[in-house]
Amino acid sequence: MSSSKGAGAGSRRRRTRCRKCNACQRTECGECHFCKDMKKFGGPGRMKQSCLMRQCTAPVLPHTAVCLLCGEAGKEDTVEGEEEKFNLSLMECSICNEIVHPACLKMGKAEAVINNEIPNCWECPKCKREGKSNKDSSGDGAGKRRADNGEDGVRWKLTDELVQHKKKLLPAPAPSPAEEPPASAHKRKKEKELQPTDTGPKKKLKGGREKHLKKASEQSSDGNKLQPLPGWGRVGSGDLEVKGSISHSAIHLSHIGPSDLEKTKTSQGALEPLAQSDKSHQREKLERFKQMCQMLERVKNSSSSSSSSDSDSDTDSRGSEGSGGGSSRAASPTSRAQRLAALGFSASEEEEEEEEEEEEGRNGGSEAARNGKQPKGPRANCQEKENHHRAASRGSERAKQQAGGRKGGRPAGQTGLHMVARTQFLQWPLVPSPPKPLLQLERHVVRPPPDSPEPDSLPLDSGSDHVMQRDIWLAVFQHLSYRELCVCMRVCRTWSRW
DNA sequence: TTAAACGTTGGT
DNA sequence: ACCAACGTTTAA
Repeated sequence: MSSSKGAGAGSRRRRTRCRKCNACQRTECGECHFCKDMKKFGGPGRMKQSCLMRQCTAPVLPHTAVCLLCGEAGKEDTVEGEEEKFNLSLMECSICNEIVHPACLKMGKAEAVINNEIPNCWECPKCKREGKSNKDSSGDGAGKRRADNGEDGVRWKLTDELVQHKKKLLPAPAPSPAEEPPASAHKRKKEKELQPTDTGPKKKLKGGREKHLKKASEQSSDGNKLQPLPGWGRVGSGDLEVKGSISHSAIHLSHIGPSDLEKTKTSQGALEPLAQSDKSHQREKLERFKQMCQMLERVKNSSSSSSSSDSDSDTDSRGSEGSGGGSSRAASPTSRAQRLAALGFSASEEEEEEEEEEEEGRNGGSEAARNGKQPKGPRANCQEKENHHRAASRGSERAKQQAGGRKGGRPAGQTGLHMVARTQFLQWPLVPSPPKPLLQLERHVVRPPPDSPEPDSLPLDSGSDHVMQRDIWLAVFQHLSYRELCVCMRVCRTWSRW
């Protein structure tokens, strides 16, 4: 905190343990580097770091934190409703570090990105507006909070508070469209940032160097504001919705788990060799076919139903990537997103290319499909989460454990193709609400039809005839909902064409 | 780049 | 006041 660092730095408040996550409730292992350093474990106590097993997964703002604008603390407890809570809670901008009540920001049309991994953390509308992006986005680099970390053996498990989502700020709460002074008049000084004493050389042992030489690394990066950080979502203003920068218009409401980050890392999207996916492809198709069959069943039973509600019915599930705790993933992502949408926020996600990844969002069943392009098993990656946070020290520890560490991985992903802005669902407000219709239409890629004759006119491998011919299928399709049709389209090219 | 060190903050 | 530990700086 050398005071300089942009405004934010000055009064930057550090975060503290949430005390609720698994990590926080755990006891020191007594074996990790940091534990060994502790005096209680016979160490010198110089590192002053928390046990690796106890690194909080959702550090919170200290109770002393207050809104920069109104000077008051978070008041989310005083109201009901997600929106209210949001507006009255304190949000810390990861860019400028300002902590404010969203409601205190008078920005008519605000655009902000809410970090779902860290409570009360976002990229404030102001920064977004000014085009700022995360300083550390590129390297998680130095400094900045951490958000999780190796939970003991099970590092990276997304626990309780981690599953959140980002939302989109719609017509902001504040009436006045006129934002506030760009550069922001607010200075945050109130705090003690001007303590004379602090700057002095204080090192006890080493040569007392001043610490005024900031790291330049910070705040340089950006450039492309496309991908802030993994785990972040974009928020657009009401009418604008998704930020234009996103190269892909495909917006899914799917929940992207921790594993997806890994995916970003490895998958070079289209470049991926198809080879290995051969088999999985088959399986994939099978799955789809099954889905299709189920749907047909349903259609028969109730030709009218619109299916929107059953989207997650197909629990084929095994919520595989679910965290061990199980507490993490709760309601269907879709509905959450919908809720947010209702509030004026929206969840969005940018996908990498992919033609066949449409309605995945809704369930685990799609996992199979995903696997096709994902080299690692779903669980294998369960652990990633983002770590843009954390200071170098801890980060390193982890990095080590994660073979290769994401440090190398992430940048690659970012440059190569836009990374998946992970969209997790906001858990913050936590107020359940009824599901609503999908926000966005899904996109489907329709490939050009082959020249070959109608498949149904050809004999089956078995030599027998088709049970249903094209027209019959078409008749069936007519009773399907859009969603269901999408699934059908993925069953095989022929159906898709039909 | 990673690990260690440490000032300082935050909770008790 | 004390202790834990966050975030940053510095050394290796």
